[in-house]
Amino acid sequence: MARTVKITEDRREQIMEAALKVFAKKGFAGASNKDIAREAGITPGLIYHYFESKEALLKAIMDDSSPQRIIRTNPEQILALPPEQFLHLVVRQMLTVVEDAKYQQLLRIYLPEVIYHPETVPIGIANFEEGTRFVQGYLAAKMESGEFRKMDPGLVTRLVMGSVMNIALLRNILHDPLALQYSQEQIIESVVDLALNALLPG
Amino acid sequence: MARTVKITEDRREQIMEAALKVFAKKGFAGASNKDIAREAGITPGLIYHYFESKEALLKAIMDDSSPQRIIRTNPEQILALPPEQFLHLVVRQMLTVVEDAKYQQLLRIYLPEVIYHPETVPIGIANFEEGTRFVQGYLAAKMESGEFRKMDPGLVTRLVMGSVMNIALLRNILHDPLALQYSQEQIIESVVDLALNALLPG
Amino acid sequence: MARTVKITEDRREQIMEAALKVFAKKGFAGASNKDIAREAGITPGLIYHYFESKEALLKAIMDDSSPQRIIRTNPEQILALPPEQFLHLVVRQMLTVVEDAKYQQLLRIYLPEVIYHPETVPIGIANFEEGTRFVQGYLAAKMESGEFRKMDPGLVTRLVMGSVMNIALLRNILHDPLALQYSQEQIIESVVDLALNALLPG
Amino acid sequence: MARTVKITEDRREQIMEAALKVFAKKGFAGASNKDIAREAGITPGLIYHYFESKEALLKAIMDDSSPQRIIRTNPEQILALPPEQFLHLVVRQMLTVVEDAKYQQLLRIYLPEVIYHPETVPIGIANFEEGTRFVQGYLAAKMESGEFRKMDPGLVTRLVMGSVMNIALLRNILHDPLALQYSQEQIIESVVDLALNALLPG
DNA sequence: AATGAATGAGTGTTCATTCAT
DNA sequence: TATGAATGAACACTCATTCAT
Repeated sequence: MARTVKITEDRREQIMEAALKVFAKKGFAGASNKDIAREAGITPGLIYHYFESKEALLKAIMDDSSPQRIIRTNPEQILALPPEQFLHLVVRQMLTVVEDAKYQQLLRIYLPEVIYHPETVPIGIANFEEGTRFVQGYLAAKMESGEFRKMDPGLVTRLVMGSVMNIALLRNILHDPLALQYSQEQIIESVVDLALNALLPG
Repeated sequence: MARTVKITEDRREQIMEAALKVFAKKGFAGASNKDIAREAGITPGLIYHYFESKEALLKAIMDDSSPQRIIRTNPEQILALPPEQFLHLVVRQMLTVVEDAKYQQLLRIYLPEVIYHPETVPIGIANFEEGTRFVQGYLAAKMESGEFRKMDPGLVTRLVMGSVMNIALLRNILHDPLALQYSQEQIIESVVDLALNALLPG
Repeated sequence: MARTVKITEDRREQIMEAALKVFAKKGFAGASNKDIAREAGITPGLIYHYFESKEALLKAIMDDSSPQRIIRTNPEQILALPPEQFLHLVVRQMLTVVEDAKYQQLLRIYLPEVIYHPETVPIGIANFEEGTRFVQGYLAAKMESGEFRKMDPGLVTRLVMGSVMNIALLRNILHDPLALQYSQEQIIESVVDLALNALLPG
Repeated sequence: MARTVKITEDRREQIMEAALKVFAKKGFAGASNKDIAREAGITPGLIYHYFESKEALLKAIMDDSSPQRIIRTNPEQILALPPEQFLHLVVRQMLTVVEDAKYQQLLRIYLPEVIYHPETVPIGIANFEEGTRFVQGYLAAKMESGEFRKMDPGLVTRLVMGSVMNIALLRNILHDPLALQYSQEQIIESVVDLALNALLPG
């Protein structure tokens, strides 16, 4: 019994992995069930043994790899770190997640989908709701305490995190060679350096 | 005779405009020639008198609306402006262009295209090659002269402009309500404020 | 222009005729678009140039050959005929229509459709609403005047017409050899004979 | 061992009953093995342990419920009854059988099948071969003896029984509301009344 | 220049049937 | 005996493209 379940689960995951790959390469509409089946080493019909439709397959993939599962929430004690360490940690984590192959695949599927069917897709993946709130909370507290200059914390958070997100897009989606010449470490250093100087008073 | 050419040109442009609209709404794959023809008020067959294929039509649209034609190059004298005015001007111009309806339409077509067929598409639109070089030149000069802290001008430029680009994405593609609550002016102010404090020494 | 319209109309009708034939032979569900196209000498895709869907094609056929168009309504003066002539005329007409090849084809399509999708199909064809009402009116009047025995005219009408309908079913659908051995004339004679004796008083 | 056989028989019948139900509702082509299996509380594969194919299952159902098994043959002594009682009895029995749920289910399967595959299907069910012969014998005898007018007994039998059959069709297949407003008893009364008057001399 | 009828290759999906377990 | 994973052939339908007019 356990074995059967195991096999079944394997097949499902195998199909989802294949679909993730093909969707990321050709897009949801551009990927045919034949493509997915070929990638998974099965027959197109079998997909319907495990998923109700192509759309359901996409949904399953998105649900399965929702941002919560990718982005580990930060433990509370991080909030106690001094600005420089906090920013280092957060920016590094963000860049790492965002440049991870899996996340990139999801983003390639997610972005066109969100463009053409904004209503059907959860916003989650791309705007890091949770992560954004977390950082925003830290910045707000530091502004309150006077350690940071007083500005609109929501906007500042989006601008700082956005610069990281955007350089990741330049590198991984547009393959911009100029953006690719920097190491992750260089990027992190620069972002933190800029952010600190921008936010510290005086 | 001149009239014929004129009409022909009109038809071509008329089809391209219709296609731009439909592609932006449904995506390239999702848009049928029938859709385009209906939007243009013609019959599907006629498209093939002016374009070799649906792909050629897409290509023509992209070539026609390459970034050079959208982004007005900055006159040399801007380079003489002091940092605050320079940044204000450049950020305002960038945000204005990037949030313009026409640019948004192109971006909706361009982004998925670049994701799935990176080789066939000119990078132009999204990374603002020219604009980036322009700003980067200004920052490099100011760093050289000691007015700005010494950092990697290429990376800094991409981070600053990227934060603007990203917030535009949040607003116009993801329709993030939190990002939409700010006015363009607020965003410009914040970006300039952050950039100045980040770059000025001391 | 007239020619184009003519051709278009021809194609539509040609497809409808082919579909009628194939539907009658294999049933709606059993008939594939390929079958219909082959019968019509065209490509399956072309069907969709003229009809929105297979169902729409069926609908068009049914609307086109609705009973009103097959059964000519009886002019008022028939009501003035004496019983024997009236019955002869009505029964002959009914049997003629019902055993007509075209009607049989429609019935073959209609019957299974009505069995499995009773809600979607107009009752028209099979119960002769209009014809039934006509006959029922005549019988009711004769019963009223005392020329016929007083009975429930609705029920009697359905029983008399039903015996004709049923023998047509036996002959044309079940190909019952015993029912097939009689000529239409014999059937008409017997039905009229029976009906007259059944209805006349004394 | 006996138990195994018993169980096997049960399973077979269980599948046949489920199939009967599903076929009657959706038609043979419209019913999938999955539907049947679900109705029977088994898995689709199991059907093939008991039947060679879906068609074989249909055949088995039809053979199993041939009219002989449904219609109880009339004992000889009925033939001795006087006309009125004989007709009452026979018409009541026919209407009862024909409006029975089980018979209706079979008819729903049988009718389309006979329409599209007349060669593969036994005629039995619908024309009541045996019952028809029985009644025909009675009528012939009464005509011979002079109690009934001399007519073609085969044709008369089919017309009388056909009127019953047809009104049952109107009621149960077409759901004709006008035909449904009469009770079985009213129908029987009218049929017998009409038949007697039609057949009795003078 | 313009039409729209026509095609053929392709799509997602269904399902009777097989078979290893 | 029973399962349900797996297949392959079919299905209705779409659409970019061609071409006679």
